[in-house]
Amino acid sequence: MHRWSKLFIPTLREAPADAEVASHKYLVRAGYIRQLAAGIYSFLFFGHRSMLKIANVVREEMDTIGQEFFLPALLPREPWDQSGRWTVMGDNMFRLKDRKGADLCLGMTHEEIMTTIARSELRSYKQLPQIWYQIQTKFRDEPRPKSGLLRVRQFTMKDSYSFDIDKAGLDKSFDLHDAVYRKIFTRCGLKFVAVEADSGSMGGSQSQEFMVYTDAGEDLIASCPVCGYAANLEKAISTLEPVTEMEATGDGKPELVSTPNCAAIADVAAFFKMSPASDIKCVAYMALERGQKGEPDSWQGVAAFLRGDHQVNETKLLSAIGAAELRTMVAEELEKYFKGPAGYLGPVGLTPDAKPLGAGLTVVVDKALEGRENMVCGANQKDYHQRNVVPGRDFSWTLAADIRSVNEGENCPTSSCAGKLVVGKAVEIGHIFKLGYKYSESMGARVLDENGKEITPIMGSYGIGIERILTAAIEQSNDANGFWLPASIAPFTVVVTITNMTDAALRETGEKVAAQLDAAGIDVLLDDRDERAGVKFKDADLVGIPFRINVGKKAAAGVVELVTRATATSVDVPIADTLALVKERVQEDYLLTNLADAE
RNA sequence: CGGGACGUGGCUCAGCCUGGUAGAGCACUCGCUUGGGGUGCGAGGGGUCGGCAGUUCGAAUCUGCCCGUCCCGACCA
Repeated sequence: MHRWSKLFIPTLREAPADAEVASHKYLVRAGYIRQLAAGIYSFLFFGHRSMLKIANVVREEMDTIGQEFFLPALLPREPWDQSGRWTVMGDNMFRLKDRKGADLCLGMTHEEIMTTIARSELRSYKQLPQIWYQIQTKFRDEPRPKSGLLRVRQFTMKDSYSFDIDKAGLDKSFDLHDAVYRKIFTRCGLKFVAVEADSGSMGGSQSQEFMVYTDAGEDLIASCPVCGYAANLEKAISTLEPVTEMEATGDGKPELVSTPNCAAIADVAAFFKMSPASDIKCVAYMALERGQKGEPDSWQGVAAFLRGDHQVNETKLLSAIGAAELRTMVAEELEKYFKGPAGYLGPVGLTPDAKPLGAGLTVVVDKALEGRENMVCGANQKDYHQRNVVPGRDFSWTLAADIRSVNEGENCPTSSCAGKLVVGKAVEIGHIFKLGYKYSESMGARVLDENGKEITPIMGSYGIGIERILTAAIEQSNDANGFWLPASIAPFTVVVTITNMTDAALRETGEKVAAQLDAAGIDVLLDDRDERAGVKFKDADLVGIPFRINVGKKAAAGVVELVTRATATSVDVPIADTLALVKERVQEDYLLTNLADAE
């Protein structure tokens, strides 16, 4: 049994000046973590205990579908060269050299390593499917670590990898993970949602993120309160209201109009007395194309055209053209590609490349421009616009794609659903996706199928951020005094607070109550510090323990108090009944989180 | 990487503008006191003022460079 008086639990009255979000402040104040450097934290007793509990929940559930491995964090360069990611990972990868000068890196993810094992060990379809996972430290040299444990450079991740014979097998592995993840997050007491996601630089097809709504989050997700549609803004779509087209003027052909000082869309709309929805706006980028097989990287011009009232979603644009990075064009580049200045860029007269990222200009139009008529756009000439512009008739493009971000209030994309989308901030706690053949193919993993033919296993990759479960749990359950965790992941389930250590009878009762809980397997912490009651109460409220038993004045009458942190409610309970009641409450706590999360 | 802020005992901060003894609260140690929501009183210990260089008789304070941390943006399985 743990005694507070013997432990190192450095609680703080004040939050460090660096802390911004609630979870960061409370993790430090409650003595869970201490910062060592930007994005690098030490876990103290409470923090580590909570992390172990989370990892154990994850492990218990993962063991129902897969096998746990333990892989190196210090990795040689070769597998990364084989997958091509030694260069793709760029500055996000921590790199070092050994004494012989050989390149090494710290593992930021383990597709390559798992695939290396699969390649050298798996020979037959009879050995598939396999699901291998690890719960280990990952390293990423984040350009901007922030928000305490939310975005860090060293963190703990459960990641698993599936190897299947075919797509149907992959679907099954994916679904198994989906189901297990829901159990894990539910057991951790999180109110999560599963959303469609962009698969990013990992490649692959289907991709789903598990998110917890919180303002501390860095992702935006769009969801429909009516039908339950939910997607990361990088992926979300919507159904647009029909637009009332403007009447054509003159002969209906594009007409040059002098529009002095109308560089902003609002000015153009006012000038033509039209809605910004009838304007075509241009966002001009330079896109980075990664060189294949040793070729150098190159920057190519890209023009994105959208409705005037829409915004570019750069993630969508990147995946539409297959580029690695985007930056906006500078004035000289605008002159080179458009012969016109910012504010007056337009699609008419451009010669789009046949394929994305060619030597000329890649022209991408947003889907919302297709089928439109009589629009207004820049004339690639200062102080001039054109009207009567019809996409497809008056200009062409390299490709049309969905490259815009949906807005709150737009119609849900689900047919027959009348809901309006809402957009909220969230933190990503898990991500599952179908990798496909990217790693097994490039790294040469092959097995023989039942006909003796060589086939390439299809892979899936599935991650859970252990620290993020802790942060998300704190973000969703805190008040002015501290936070509370569900018993499943709290460092202790119950703290027994002896309110006055000078009273020998109270000490004895407290010891007895705690010992009784301890013997029954309840994770109990006995607060036997020689402190005033107020100090102990404040600490207990701060540190995330879901239940507290006060051993105080009523103890002489054989009664203690059971306080539930989440609700700040207290009940008197005969000492003999405490164990049974605590068990009951823990069970309720579990059921409560279960019910709350039925998604 | 672009923009901004900050760096003074363990923590939160004042002092800097206008150069001359390094301060407060919390925390810590000792004594007394108190004992159901961070008890009160007294006495103590603890800081090369992020680093380096410069200006000056003299730098926490002025100047330059560097380092670190945080915030916004970019970036991000």
